Amino acid sequence: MDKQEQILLAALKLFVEFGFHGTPTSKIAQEAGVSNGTLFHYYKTKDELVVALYVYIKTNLSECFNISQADGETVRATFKRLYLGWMYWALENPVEFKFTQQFNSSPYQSMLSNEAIQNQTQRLISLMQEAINTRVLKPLPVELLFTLISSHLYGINEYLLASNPAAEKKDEIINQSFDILWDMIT
Amino acid sequence: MDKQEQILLAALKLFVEFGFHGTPTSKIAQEAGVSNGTLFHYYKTKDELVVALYVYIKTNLSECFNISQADGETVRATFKRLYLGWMYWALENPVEFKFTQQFNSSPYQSMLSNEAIQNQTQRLISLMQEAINTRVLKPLPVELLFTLISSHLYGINEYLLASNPAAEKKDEIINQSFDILWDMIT
DNA sequence: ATTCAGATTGACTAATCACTCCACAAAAAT
DNA sequence: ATTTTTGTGGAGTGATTAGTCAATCTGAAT
Repeated sequence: MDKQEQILLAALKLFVEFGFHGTPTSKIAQEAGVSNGTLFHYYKTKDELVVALYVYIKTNLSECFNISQADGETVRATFKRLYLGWMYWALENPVEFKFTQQFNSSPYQSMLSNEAIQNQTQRLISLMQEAINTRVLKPLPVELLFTLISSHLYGINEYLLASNPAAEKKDEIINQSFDILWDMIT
Repeated sequence: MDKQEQILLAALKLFVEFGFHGTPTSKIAQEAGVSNGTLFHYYKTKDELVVALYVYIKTNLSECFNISQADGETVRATFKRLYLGWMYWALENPVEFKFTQQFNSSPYQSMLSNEAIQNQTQRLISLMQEAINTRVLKPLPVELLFTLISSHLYGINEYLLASNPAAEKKDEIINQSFDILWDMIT
């Protein structure tokens, strides 16, 4: 019974349902089954809690797949593995994914200065840069490529969550959308 | 000196900087140069103000360009016109654009039941459906196409705001990104 | 057994919040 | 000229909030 984690999970649930502003710390403590004081024992401020939750979720996500090219793996296979890994994580964890979106387009975004998370993005970027150098990917600015890929993924995810097709149909759309993406960037 | 508009503009500025939760109505009134009472005279609740601001901005946006195929205009030209119109609006009105993003991924989203705005989306959708029927666009579900296009646009916009290239370079990237998009969907 | 550091509680507080109310001013309608 | 409606201000209110604090509990080390 890790109270710290219970608090994060309670906060996640309430933030996504009612927004940051709409969920008082007292409700978070209540939902987590701990006292007000305990919450502030672990997180000095509400802001700190919000940022900690973001880091927690992003860390979970990063443990789902390994950002590097495995031996004998083609560039396309690496990209597909990462794309699918991220996509299925987002589909299986819609609340977490929604939270990251809310966070990213909020003023809290600028309060984030977490080395580990920025490092992770950096590894994706250099993987892409390498693929540009070996002329596998189009010679576009690497950040532009990164943006194209992630916004593509966000879009498909949103569509799948909204239309909620059968599992097979879903897999088909995801594979199809990766092909479209790959055509776009190579 | 339209106080109603002053309130909306003040709210826009503060919401984007501090978030919905981080800006009290008293600060909005202060920034707008009106009294607390005046604010609540025009908007019964804070929620109502937030939604009114969204409708206000979306209405302004929709006045920037006309969602329909002009006489003698190719489908590609129509789509490019709309894409560029939206993109340049977003680049020239970053605060407004940021606000719409914040709003769309917030719980306020569900409080929106504005006919005019939903109608507008519907017109875009049917424009796309027609292009699918005439086999100009790929035979994908129309909502998927819509999502692909708008997330593409969001992504490029984010990239341009972050990297802030020279005006010519910017135009080049936008044109290039439309070509990429067009290849992707046809 | 005693000590001690961290965990946990919940009542408490000072500040802040959304929103009200009423007095009055300006304008519009009669 | 008089009434009515609408706009405006700003002090005021009760509820709510983030965050504090002193008291107790727990469990491990000595």
